Amino acid sequence: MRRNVSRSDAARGDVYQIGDVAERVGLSLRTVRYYEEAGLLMPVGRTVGGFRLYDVDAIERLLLIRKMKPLGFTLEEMRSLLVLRDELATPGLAADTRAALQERLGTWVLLAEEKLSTLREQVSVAESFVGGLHDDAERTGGDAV
Amino acid sequence: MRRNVSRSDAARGDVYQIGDVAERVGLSLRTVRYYEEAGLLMPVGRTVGGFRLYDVDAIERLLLIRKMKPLGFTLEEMRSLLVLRDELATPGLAADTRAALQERLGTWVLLAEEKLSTLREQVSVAESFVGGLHDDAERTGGDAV
DNA sequence: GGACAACTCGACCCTAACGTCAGCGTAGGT
DNA sequence: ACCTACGCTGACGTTAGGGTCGAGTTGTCC
Repeated sequence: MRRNVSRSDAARGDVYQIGDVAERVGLSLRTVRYYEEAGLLMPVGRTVGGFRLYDVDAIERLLLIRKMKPLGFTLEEMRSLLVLRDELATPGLAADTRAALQERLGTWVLLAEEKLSTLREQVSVAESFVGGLHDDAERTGGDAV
Repeated sequence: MRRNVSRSDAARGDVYQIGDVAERVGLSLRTVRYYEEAGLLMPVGRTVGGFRLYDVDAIERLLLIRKMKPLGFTLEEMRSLLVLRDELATPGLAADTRAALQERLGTWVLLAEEKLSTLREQVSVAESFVGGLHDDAERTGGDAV
């Protein structure tokens, strides 16, 4: 008699309500709603009473978003990228259209790699800071050199 | 005839005004002022007309702050840490006082290392994302598998 | 067919860490 | 005296959510 599997296991084609989704991807309800407001994802539908309903694709999408976050993309940037991905995923696309989309994707790749390298720089900056902290903490006495 | 070397080279004991400082450390004027508001640093003085004046120590301090930022410390946390550092730097400190301060510094070290490891995790998440993006970009046709 | 707990809704205000703008005063050179 | 670059305060705007509210919705148990 399961109609929507809201609080249990799930097979293909099931829908989840927001709390379920939030828990699965490790975001707050508020955040998921906010992402919707920002145009990052839409629920596949609503219950009669207005509860949001999501499918597995939405969960995938949210996990993808979570992966982008460390790179410091703004929500607006993520929206653009996701839209682009969606466009590329539409079936039956003219070859030149597809090529154009893929070119645009290429610039995103470059941007992402740039951000990745600044992230790596930040790690080394952070490492040097932590190293310095260690030194401060181990300098036992007030006596200089 | 140089009185304060504001727009040129500088030797020991010189003071700088905010634009100079900002440029040297790579922060905006607004940010430097905001850090003051947040209690992270104070100018060593002001001109008669009210211009902030900083010394080399302030510049060092700002550079240190910049190193902390990638670790995701809040300004409040940085303030605490800087205050602690200042206390440790005061000369003629009783041995037990110093020990207590150093213990507190130890917890900061732990916290910083924790943050550093989450930062490293973020790098690997980001790497996997960029990798996936590459794949998306290279999947030439719409034909599956 | 009512009670009930758990869940969700939209709406609102709050926060950190700045960006940006306006209007006006300063510093220092000529 | 005047010019130009520089700085001041104060106020509002932005991003990415967090918290809280009263009110409505679901599924379940009797």
